[in-house]
Amino acid sequence: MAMAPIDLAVFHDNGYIRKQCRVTDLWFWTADHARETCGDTSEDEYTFIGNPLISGYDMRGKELKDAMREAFLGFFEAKEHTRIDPYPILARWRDDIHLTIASIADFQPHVTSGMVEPPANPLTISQPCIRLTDVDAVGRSGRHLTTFEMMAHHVFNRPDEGRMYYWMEECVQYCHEMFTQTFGIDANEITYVENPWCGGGNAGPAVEVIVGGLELATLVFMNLEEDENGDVEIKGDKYSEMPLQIIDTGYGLERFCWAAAGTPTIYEAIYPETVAWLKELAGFDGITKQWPDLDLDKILGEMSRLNGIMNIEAGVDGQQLRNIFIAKLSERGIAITSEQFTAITDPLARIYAIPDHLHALCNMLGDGLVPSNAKAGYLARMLARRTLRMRDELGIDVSLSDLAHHHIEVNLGGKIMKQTHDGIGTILDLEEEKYAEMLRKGEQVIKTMLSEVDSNISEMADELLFSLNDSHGIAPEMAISLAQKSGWEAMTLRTGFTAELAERHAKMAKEAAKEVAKSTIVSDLDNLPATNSLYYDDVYQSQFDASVLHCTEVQSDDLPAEVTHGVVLDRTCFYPEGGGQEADFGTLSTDSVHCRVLDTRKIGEHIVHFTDSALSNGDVVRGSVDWNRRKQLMDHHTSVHIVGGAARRILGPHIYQAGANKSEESARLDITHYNRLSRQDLDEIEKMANQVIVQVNKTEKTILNRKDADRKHGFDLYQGGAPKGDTIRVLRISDHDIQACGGTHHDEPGQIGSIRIVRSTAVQDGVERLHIVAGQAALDYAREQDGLLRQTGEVFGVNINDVPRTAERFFTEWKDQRKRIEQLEAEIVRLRTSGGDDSSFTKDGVRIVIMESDGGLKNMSKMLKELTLDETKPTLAILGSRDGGGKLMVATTENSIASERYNSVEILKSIIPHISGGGGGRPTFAQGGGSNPEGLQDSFEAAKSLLEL
RNA sequence: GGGCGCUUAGCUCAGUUGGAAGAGCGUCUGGUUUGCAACCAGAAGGCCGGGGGUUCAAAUCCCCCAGUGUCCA
Repeated sequence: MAMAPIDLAVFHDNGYIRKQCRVTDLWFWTADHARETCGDTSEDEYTFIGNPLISGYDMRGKELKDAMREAFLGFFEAKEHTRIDPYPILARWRDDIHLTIASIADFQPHVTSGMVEPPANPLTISQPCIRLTDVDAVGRSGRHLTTFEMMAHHVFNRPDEGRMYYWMEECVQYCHEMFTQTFGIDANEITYVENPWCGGGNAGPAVEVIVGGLELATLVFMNLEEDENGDVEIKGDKYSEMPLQIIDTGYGLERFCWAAAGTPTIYEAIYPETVAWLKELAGFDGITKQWPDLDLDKILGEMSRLNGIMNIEAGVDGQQLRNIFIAKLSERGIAITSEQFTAITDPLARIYAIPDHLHALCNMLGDGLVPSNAKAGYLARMLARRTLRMRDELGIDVSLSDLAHHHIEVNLGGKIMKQTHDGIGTILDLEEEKYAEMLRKGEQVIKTMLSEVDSNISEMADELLFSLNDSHGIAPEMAISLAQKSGWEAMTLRTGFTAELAERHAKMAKEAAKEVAKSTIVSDLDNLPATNSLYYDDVYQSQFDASVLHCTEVQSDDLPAEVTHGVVLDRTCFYPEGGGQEADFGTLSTDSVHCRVLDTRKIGEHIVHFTDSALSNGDVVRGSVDWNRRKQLMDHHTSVHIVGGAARRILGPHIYQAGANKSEESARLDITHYNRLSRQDLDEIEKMANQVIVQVNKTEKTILNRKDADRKHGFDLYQGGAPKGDTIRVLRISDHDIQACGGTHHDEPGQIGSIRIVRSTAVQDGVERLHIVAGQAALDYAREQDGLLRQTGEVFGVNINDVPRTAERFFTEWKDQRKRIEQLEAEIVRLRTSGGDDSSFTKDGVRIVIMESDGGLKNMSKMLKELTLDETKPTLAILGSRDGGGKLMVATTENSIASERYNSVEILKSIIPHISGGGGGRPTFAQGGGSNPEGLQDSFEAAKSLLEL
């Protein structure tokens, strides 16, 4: 069965009829009975440019967005929807995406799966979103944005529980009423296109709402889930109806603004002040004044219209695209040359893209993101670098942080965000420094790489361009322009190269996207009841009695070697590995069997104890947790929370946990920060952490459902990663740190004793790792350090206080002496080579020296240098040493009769067999080694007879 | 998470098929010169990131580790 037609009373009541689009074959509803296309086709041009479809909104920019948003949310509030505050732009409640890409993303995966109740129902929201897939089109197309607000009304229906709020009929009714009455849009301009939606295992009927050729909204009715036995088929996959039926709508706020403003591009509707400012800074008027006859608004309007109907494939060659546009503009009576077109559209595309990129960047940093070279941080860096590149191409001399401050003031109304405005400035200043450094290095690399290449060459080798882009961050266009600046003036970018680069990246990404399935160590647990975890009731309990529910043989490479069995009990005090905290060890005993627990893990709802011997189902066992280990793990875990809170207090609101590990020996906490940490930073954090131990008497542990936890504490709660269930355990250490955490923690922080931050290391750019020891481990660490120092002191024979000074003295003396030895060695070489001893012969004006020496090749080459460097004394020198397996070196004075007459390599090759070796080199300098030092004298004799001495 | 690159003098970096560790800047000394990156002569300054391997021979080739950069998801 395919999807049924969407046939609603609201259509009929408003005079709409159902037709099939001549171009796309999609079915659509229209009030204009003569219409043959659905509105969103290559034949439907924008009708609102210069002719707004929404009236009564004369303002522009932020004011326009605010008014539009308020009108939307107000409308749905009047229709009994609850207004919800927008979620952060960083999707920290999810582990599958970095950024919030749609309003429904706020409620995925747990609300949409039915596990967690929505914050309100029905609800309305305007959610800022970032999508970077079309980042290249931003500024060029007239309509693309990386950052936008998705206005929405969402409904989560549970027909199986008798909770049905509304469905298609009411949804479309609301939409139509708002469009025609609140915004006064002519019904003839609106088409409702039936276009089923599917994605991520769900599907449902959907309606696209097209106004004036622009898709203003999508209404999705998600009521199907993938099911191989399902009776509905969409695009080849089978689906069946699911218990939760969701209305997911999306109305593009910026598009509403554009339709109300009727400006040539969307950017002038939402960022007019910035566009004007950048035009002024870039001297854009100077460009257009050259051609007073060109009507800029008309050109841009036509460009947007053309972009709206042309489906431009990614990677189309720039020149080709330009020619298409020029031809099309000419058809429309606009005469423009290629030169004019480029001179106008290139800078404009940058002027338009900059405020868009700044908007995304400010929102991301404002949410506490730290730029990095991986994950979400990389996305921020990419936007920052794109912005900087475009700024430089425009020749604008304003720092990135000043651009951001302008943006925050003008387009965000000075909005207070999680990160301070100064913090954003600091981060962006650092980014700009890194960008400048990258450019400087890139220029150097290009010069080196091209140094052997003719300066008249017109194309750079593909491999060079790939390497510059992928390894050094220099985009192809930039590489060419740097090369031109460095003297390769004829250099141009091969047409189609950018497309090939993109293709190559896509291919690499595809290959990398292979997932390794994790095998389960223990299966067949489904029929057992969930294990009762006693460690949550009382973290200090270490002894317990329990019944064995299941015992099975196990074998796995990632378990300790002695493990033979996996045991499931009805209840346990053993904490399973999780949240970065390592598992408890201990024993399980009956009267007859005593087994060691060597690892504990949670598999589904069950806690599995991995033991070194078997137990029988039904056995009653006495469990005992290795308390020293557990206490140490708790010390470390609670310390990690305390240190995290202290770091946030001292370093700033962008400090977020990027990972953590708590073992018996030490703990690691990875935090997001834009700079390397100094020892002074660590000392301050350590000091505050130790104050918290003393000052906070009790930690608070509460269990909340997801909905309440989100509302009460926000998403900073999920430092340890996106939680999976509906129930959230919240650990609160006064106001110092509040986190969702399933680990075991002290009731009283004072039990930890003391915390020491050993050192910090860099995990990746933007992430700093703190190495922490606490409690007994802190004492052990101190003792160990003390021991090392004492040992060092004993070696020097001094008091430990004098160790640094003494070590320094020893080191300088050692260096001085090494230097002195070298000098003396050189002196010996001079003495040995200067004398007229019996190893020296003269033949036909060439001095021939055959001599045994001490030491290795290094010493010998020094002697050779002494012997053969003097051009007034042409010399052939043959040196041998018993070092190693025997060494031989042959050299002649360069540019002399010695080097004309004798070939060092040939001499070496003929005499080296006596020491059973091989070698080679240049005609004036050869060296080799062997394995028979006893043959050295034979080599010398062979040389003498070869040279007829 | 994956790919690629880099690590050599205090700094910025060269170093070709494995065969004698280099340049520029900076430092020091002497000379010349009373000037805004001055000139001349000379000197000092190197575990060529660490560890293993191949080889007669490794800055150079291979493997592991660390640090650092970059692109993509």
